[in-house]
Formats: sequence, structure tokens, C-alpha cells
Amino acid sequence: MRIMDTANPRKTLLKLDESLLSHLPPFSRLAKSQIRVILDQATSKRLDAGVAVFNEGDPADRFYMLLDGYVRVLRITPMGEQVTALHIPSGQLLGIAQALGRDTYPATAVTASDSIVLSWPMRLWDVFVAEYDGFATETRKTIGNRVGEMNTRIVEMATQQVEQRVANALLRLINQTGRKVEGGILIDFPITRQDLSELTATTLHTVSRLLSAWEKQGIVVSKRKEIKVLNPHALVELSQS
DNA sequence: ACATTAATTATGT
DNA sequence: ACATAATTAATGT
Repeated sequence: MRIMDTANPRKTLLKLDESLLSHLPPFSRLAKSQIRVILDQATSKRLDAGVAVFNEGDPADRFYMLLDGYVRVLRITPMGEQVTALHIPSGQLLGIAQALGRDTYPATAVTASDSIVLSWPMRLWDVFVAEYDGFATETRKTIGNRVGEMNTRIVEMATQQVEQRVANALLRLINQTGRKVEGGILIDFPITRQDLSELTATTLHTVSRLLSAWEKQGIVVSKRKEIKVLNPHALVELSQS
């Protein structure tokens, strides 16, 4: 029987079941007993939306597995503006500075929705890599994917116009974090026009105009902090005109 | 082709 | 009632 740490609700222990990790790529090749010892070393936390998981430049003392929710990775420009580098959906690792050969976090991670994260002290990273089959190769894959995405976004910024950039950003969002609903695909976490503008290096006003225009054309519908894509194909066309 | 500024309206606690 | 989000128009680069 598990005693909850009621004195410290921020760090409340959930009942951690092996099935939480067993289907996730970095751990999928492991036996139940192995996952058990991994879980026993983990700290779990519930985080509200908009809370920093870690900050750019902080000593990278822990790494994280996002169990539920979404996290966006931010960088601050020299002039103090936020730029969103990418979104991370649940089931992925984050704060994996060690894999990049760093001892500080290269960016800030903020929860985009209510989230649940597991974390381990960074000193366990090398142990995981050495002892757990598939852990290293899977994390390499996700790193590769993220670098790839950031690259294509940089190319977009340099070559495409605003309308095509936000169209592309929306398409990526529905691909990575979209949930099928009645008549379209819904972005699965609260997203403002400000957020979208930070993803596409434009202003919230321009995003607002574009979304309004697209809504009239029946391509999207949006409420406050909510965007649903009705016609992805139309966005694809917009993104390559 | 876009940003900026500003005024106005809507929406959630 | 208050703060935050979104829209809209006018003006600037």
C-alpha cells in the first residue's frame, strides 16, 4: 500500500504502473522488471499549463519523460522575444541535454497544457544508455527528428511568406498533436494567436487576420484558445503557392 | 507584403 | 469587475 506525500502536493506520487512506459519507444524493448526499477527511480509531477519544466541555461540536472500533455520548447531572442522552436507531444523525452553533450539546457520548456512528467537525475542517463536495449537508438531518432523539423522551419522562415508559414505550422500541429473530431482535426492543447505567431515569426494580428479569412473560406474554425482544421488539403495548397 | 499602433469587442474567472 | 484574448481599421516601412 502506497502512502501519498500529502505534505508536498506539487510532488505528489502517483501510482506508477509499468504499462505507463512499456509502450513508449525508448522503453518498449524492456522487460517488466526493468521498467519497474526505472519507475522506482523516477519522480512524477503534475504541472499546470504554462509552467516551466526547465529553463534555458539552467544546469541540466534531470531529464524528463512527458507522460501526458504537451510541452513547447522556447528560445528567447537577444531582444527578448519568444520564439517557439517546436512542440513535444506526450510519450517523448525532453531535457535530454546529456545526449547532446551539454551540461546546461539549450532551451526553455514550458507546458502547453496540463501535463504529467516523469524525471530522473541526469547521472542515470549513461546507465540507461548502457543497460537498456533500444534506449539509445530511440533517443537518437527523436533527436534527429527534432533537428530535422527545426531545420525545415528555418528554411521556411527564409523562403516562404507569412501565409504559407502559418499554413505549414498548422499542418504540423495537426499532424503531431491533432485529434480527430467531428468534421475536422482539433489541436489538442490551448493555443492562442500569439502562440501561433511565435511559431511562425510573425505578429498575432497577422495570424488573426489569416485565421479569420480561412474561417470564412471554411478551412478552419476557431474559438479562443482553440483551432480546428476542417480542410487540411486547402492548407497544403496554400503552403505551396 | 508585411509590421505597428491603437481602439474596440469578446470571453473567461 | 477584471484580466486576457481576439478583431478590425488605420498608418508605417
